[in-house]
Amino acid sequence: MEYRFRDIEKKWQQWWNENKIYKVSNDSAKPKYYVLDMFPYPSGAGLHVGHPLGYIASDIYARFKRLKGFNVLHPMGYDAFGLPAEQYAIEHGIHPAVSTENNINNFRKQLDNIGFCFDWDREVRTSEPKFYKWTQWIFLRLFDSFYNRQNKKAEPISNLIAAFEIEGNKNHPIPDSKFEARLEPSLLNFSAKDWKSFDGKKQQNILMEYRLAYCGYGEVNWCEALGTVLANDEVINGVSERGGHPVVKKKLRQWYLRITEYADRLLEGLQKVDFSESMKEMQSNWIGKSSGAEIDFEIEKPPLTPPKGEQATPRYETAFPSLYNITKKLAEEKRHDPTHEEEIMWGLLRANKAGFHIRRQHIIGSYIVDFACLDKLATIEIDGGYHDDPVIQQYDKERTRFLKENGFTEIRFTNEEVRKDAHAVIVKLTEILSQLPSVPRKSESSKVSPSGGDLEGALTLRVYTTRPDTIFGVDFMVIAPEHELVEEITTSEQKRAVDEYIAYVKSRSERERMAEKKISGVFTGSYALNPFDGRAIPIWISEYVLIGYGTGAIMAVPCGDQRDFLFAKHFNIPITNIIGNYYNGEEANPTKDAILENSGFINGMVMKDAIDVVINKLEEMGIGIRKVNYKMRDAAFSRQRYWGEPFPIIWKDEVAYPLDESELPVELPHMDELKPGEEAEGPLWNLKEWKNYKGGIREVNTMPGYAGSSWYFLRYMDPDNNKEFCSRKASDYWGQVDLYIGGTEHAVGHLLYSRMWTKFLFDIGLISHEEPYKRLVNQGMIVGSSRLIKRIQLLSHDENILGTAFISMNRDEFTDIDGLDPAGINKKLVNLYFPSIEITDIKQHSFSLLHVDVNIVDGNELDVEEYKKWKPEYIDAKFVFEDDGSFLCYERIEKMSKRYFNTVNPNSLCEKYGADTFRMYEMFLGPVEMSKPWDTKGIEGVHRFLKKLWRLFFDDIKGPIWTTASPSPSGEGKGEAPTDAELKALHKTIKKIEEDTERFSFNTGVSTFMICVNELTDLKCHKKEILEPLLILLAPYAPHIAEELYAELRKAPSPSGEGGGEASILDAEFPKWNEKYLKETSKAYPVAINGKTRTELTLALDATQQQVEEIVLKDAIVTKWLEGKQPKKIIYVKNKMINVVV
RNA sequence: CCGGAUGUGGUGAAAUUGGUAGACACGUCAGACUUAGGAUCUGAUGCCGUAAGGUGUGGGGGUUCGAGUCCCUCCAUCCGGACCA
Repeated sequence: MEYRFRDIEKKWQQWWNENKIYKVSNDSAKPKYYVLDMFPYPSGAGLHVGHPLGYIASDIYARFKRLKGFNVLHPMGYDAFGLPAEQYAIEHGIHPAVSTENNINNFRKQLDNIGFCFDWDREVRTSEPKFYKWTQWIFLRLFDSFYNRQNKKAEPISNLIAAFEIEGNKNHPIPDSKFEARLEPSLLNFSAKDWKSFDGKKQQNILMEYRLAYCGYGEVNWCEALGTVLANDEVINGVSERGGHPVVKKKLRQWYLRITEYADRLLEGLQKVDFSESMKEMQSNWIGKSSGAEIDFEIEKPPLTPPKGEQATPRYETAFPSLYNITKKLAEEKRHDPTHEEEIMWGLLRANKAGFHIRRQHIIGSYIVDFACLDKLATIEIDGGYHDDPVIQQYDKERTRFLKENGFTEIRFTNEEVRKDAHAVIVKLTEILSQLPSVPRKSESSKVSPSGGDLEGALTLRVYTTRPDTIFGVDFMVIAPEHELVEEITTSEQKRAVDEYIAYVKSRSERERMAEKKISGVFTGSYALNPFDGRAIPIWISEYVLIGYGTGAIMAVPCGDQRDFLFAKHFNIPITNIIGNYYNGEEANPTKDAILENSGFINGMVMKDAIDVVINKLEEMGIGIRKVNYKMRDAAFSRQRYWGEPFPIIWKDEVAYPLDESELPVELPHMDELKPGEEAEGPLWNLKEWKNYKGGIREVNTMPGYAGSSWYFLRYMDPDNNKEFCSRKASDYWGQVDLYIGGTEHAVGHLLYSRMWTKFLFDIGLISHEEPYKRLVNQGMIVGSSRLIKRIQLLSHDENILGTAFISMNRDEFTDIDGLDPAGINKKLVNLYFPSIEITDIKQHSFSLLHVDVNIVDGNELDVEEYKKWKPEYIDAKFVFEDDGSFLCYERIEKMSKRYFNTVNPNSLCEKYGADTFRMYEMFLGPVEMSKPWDTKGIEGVHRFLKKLWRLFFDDIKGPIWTTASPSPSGEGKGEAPTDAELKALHKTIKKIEEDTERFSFNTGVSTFMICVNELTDLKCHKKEILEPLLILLAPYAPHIAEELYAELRKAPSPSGEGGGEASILDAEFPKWNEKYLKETSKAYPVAINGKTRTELTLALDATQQQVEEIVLKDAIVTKWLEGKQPKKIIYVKNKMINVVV
């Protein structure tokens, strides 16, 4: 009786299905275990051998856990919304719903072939209304929530409104998202009174700035070819991930997820999960947290002294230049000798502690005010007792008049007030200031100038740096070409050069900018002032500074940053060395360990330590703040597409209103033609009758592919619930995904989004865990091994093809340059294979390498007849064979893809060798995490193993040959009890399989089975008592054959009455290994002389050092190698080895 | 350029704590059974060498009685991020 895998596999798959053997209950006394695969996008191409790798690993693990007594959830579903189906629809006229359904059916068939233990009753499809109803529902929760930075969690937006009504937004400043729809400046800070005075639309616009799902205008990645917006992770090097189409920046109204609010928690959460280092690394790189400082440099325009002048440059801003030197001195004196009250106030005001940027002893015109808030054009005076003096009174009057004329509001407090309750003074001050209109410092600062116009504007340049310690090494500033200050700070002399440069930058596409990185830039003519030594620092414009990161401006430290260094060298900007010997003049050194030189008050400090010192100083001076920056941006959440979840939103008067929960799901209406709407809106825009709804207009864009996948793992827990997305009872029972398996390609997309959604659902109290996945395993990619053949075409002078030849790999004489005549023609080839063609008719040879279908190649040998069938156009082509008559192909490792004809379909392998062979072979290839090229050849070995296993039970002729100590089915009477050798073979296998499976080492697991079967075959062991436990071990790896043989063993009722074939091996108990069968009494020790193994000695395990030494020294081979010398030392490691040192 | 991973026979790979390198397979070679073999079985198989022996885990150096494993350094390949200040 032979191993008829096709019948067996079909039979058991059917039986498992009919008996619902994989159905999982949410109610069990067993401990739970949740094994999850990343669900597939059902593409039209179907599965190739690379896809099931992860599924097989998880299937083995799930079955293993089940045998170990866990209640295992192992579901599967489809990520069924997405772009490709829609592209396909546009190109082929097949509706996405139809092609998706077809693809799913095809996937399902392929998956079923492999014999997975999925509980299909829990299947989810993200494109089904009963699923996406809850995607929309969670979206509404996101829309209805804000991130409370005070307690670092999401809360209902109603809490925020309540806070606004009491205190305005002073405790909840607007998140500085890069995509915020710009509010009028007066709405950025508001009091309770303001809030109440705003009309409904204004209030809604403000709330939109806080919502976790929000709509705003922003630069987006627009892909013209796909007609949609893409998320950052869907754009790679300036082209779309899917299809490789160019992507440009475009301003559009978009929905976003405010994932930036979760940046810190997403980062911290990585420490609590078991992901690979590289995965964590990728995620934290994507989040890109850096900490440093934002520093305001005052800008001088035009420069009063040469940039590298010896003298410190005077600084002025709102001061009269003519009187600056005098007033500055006075102001500095006063700054160093403040009154007690001033000191108290400054302690409370500095570093933006009151929410406003305040300067002290600030010069306005020729006056020195105690404090000034330039953003609000306000001065603050703390009055002492000497105002009775008429001269001072007069001075005060003039001063008040001057300030008033120049638009300043004077705010006065008395010393007493400050002494009594300084905090109350601050509260009052804050209230007054917040009611004053904000004056954007940068663009409108010229208003500050007194009417005479002598006074320069208080321009400041705000830069972000992670290295404030290098502030004395700043030799120039660089701002992005798009920086808002460009126009203002460009001097008339530099205007032309700057305009030209900006035009040049604009002419360059994103791709060009990335592809060729040459150093370019232009000087603005203006200088910034180093706040510590007053040195003038030239301000340059260059495209190497990006507007989107930090403040779009940097302080350049050429001795410490390589890009700055190259820039300085290129434009001959002198370089200041602040790191002594660490800088060699050849390249920058970004060290933090150097001792600072040429660095004013931080001279002699180690750089690392100076960072904090400088930040503190900057904060004290009110010109800088500690700042954390993230690379991560909010995630674009709308797509101008049809095949996705509709938003449950309607627009009225440009305000977005959520639909009521009772209206969910908002079903995706059927459309036959998927044309984009006007203004790059999605196709739904064209559906007038659907679009107009309840006096408003529906949002016509749809959600992106990652919406459904951000929470699908929760739906599996409670897939049929039509009242909740997942009941609390179910999510509490199943909790985190214990093991998540999938590819690395989702490292920064899906994994971050789903982690955010989980944290959000946790925040609002709907689930009780904060991280979705406890452990993540990334399966490696299986890459294809392509076969290529070399083609030569003979072209005539008018470019016609005269003949085609294919040259086998080793027939270089027909392809080498050597074989060509001066005209470039291989005469030998023509003479031998194309005798009817005249050499003079040939203009040239055209060489190319063509992919051939790997399925018609055996190893490297092409089946030429099959090839001609496949490509009938080559029916008359000549084939130049090897000497032995074979035709050999070239080999190339590349991604498995239909276009390279290197895909191998699991179906055909299952058909040829069976699912069990296929499963075990995929595992046998190597570690799951590793990428490897597919090679079908080795599958024979695994197949042979299963046949060999089969032969332990059945003889081809005799039939069943297994025996048992109880009566066997063939009635041959009692078999023998297992021997020690057999028990040892079994128990060491149990031990190893348990360990290997637990640590995901399935490749060594498979080889362990092979060793065991080889040993049992050598021992001629056919005993049920040995074979039955072995089958249980094997069941996770090769479930069909294990189930079949297990049933065979149980066919004959045993005396104990436990027979009958109804119990599945899936519910057997995983065997336990017993130490006593593994015990050895002796061991063959390798004996090394000076570390080189020379012989082997079998010694008792309990031998002592002394006994060993005696035996070893007596040994003939050892004596020979000692050559009469005395051993210095004999090292004896029990159960390992012996080493004799001479 | 930065970060991560990986480098072991003709091939896929093993070696879990520093202790006989190459388990288990593929392939190849030889043999058995056979009309035949692309079925099955047996044996051999890192490299050099007839052999004794030498040599060998990307290269070089180090620690150790002993290194694929630990340390330093260089090189190569793959993956990810790339002007992130």
